[in-house]
Amino acid sequence: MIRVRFAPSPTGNLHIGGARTALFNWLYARAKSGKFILRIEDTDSVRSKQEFVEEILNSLSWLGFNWDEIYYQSKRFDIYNEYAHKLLNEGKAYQEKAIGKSGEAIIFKVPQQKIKIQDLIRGGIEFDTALIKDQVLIKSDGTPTYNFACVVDDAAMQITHVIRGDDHISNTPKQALLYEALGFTVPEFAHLPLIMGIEGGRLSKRTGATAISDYRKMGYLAPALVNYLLLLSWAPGNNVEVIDINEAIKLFDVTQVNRTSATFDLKKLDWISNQYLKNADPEKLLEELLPLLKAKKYIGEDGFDRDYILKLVKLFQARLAHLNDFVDWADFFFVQELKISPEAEKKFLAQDLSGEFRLFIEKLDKLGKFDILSIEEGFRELVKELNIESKALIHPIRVALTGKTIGPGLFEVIYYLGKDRTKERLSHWIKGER
RNA sequence: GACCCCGUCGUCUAGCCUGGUCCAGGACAAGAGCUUUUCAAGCUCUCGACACGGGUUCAAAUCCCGUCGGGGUCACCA
Repeated sequence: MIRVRFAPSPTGNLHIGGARTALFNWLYARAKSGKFILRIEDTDSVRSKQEFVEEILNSLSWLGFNWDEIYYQSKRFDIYNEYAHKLLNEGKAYQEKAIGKSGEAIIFKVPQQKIKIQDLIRGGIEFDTALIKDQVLIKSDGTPTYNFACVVDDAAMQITHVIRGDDHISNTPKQALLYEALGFTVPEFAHLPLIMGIEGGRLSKRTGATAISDYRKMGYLAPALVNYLLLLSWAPGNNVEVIDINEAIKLFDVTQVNRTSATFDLKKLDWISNQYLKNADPEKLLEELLPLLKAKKYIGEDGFDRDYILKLVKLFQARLAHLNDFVDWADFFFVQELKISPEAEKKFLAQDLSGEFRLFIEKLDKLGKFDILSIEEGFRELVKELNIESKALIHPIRVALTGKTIGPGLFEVIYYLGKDRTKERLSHWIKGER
């Protein structure tokens, strides 16, 4: 049985890099019908915070990476001590008192030898352990160091494949030595390339948001984010890019992961996000959107017209890159006081269109039916009578109704805005009626 | 600095293991155009890469060596 683990340290939020590591572990477990284990590495009591544990767990759940088992290293200090003393008794480790520290640390005598690590992604990697100094196993305060706790736990939890970031390659020989010293079998290793920021170097806060919760707040759908992460250092093949997670599970194999580090590209994430949004079930989108609309006070806690909003969602759906885009772009359907962008007003409403607007209102009043098609017919008639280009009137009307120069087709906008609100907003620009 | 990893369009990648079908394919971005209504949707087109040098071979993006470049690690942090 394949057993993999994701082992975050709760000293910060779950970030993009960690999420990608979690994803590949989770995928591999699901692909091989194995177990995905979560291990919270909270041995550093000063830097570890309960709020981060919760944040990490929430983010993983949101992304859909369900775990089969969970462990906390802070509850396993006895086990680490037991093994450290075993090495001490066998003469493979020694105790030492550091200057300025009270207790004694237990330190591993690193054997000098050449050691070869087999990596599922990179092949064999050789190290000369003569270059590695003796490693602290248990610190003077009685807590274990990362490399030691990691080895003891991976063995105890029967981890078969250690899939982790590239930055752990140099930890691997140290850990391999510990496996040997403790008489444990060495697991398989797969080191994932790191995700880089646009300016090179590790992805950091300077290059943009790194916390998964931030992406959630920005209005990305979890499956879209996961899909994008999947494409960083791995490709499903056959030029497929937008892929269902269940399909990915069937195709995924760690050994096919790239060796080259990938740069995080927000533009591509946005494109993927749009692909998911436009194909999403409008009902489900509506459910995600309602809380955002309520937060903006665009609708009340209840008593809103659900079907109406659903139609608006469908109107904008194909254009959205984030859930929030709907809130920003469809605002004119919800507010009383229309906010008109100064640039838009300057561009399309600088000249007096009182006559045109008045005539258009008359057309709307004379319409037999107030539906999208009839509105367009009425408009086309007017334009013909006035002998002007459609766009000479379409753009000013759009700005007067929506406050924006961009948006869905004008006749749909008018239809969903309704006759009364359309007339009211147009009247605002008719001299003598303000 | 030492050690380790990596090097195909600006970015993500296919191809590399099993040399020829690759004057290198796809996607994002960018640019141009179409959609007698915008674009932030759709369609069409364009631009654009095997880091460099040597070697092996009839033949190299693919194999070997070197150089250069990028990254990572060198804690009683994880």
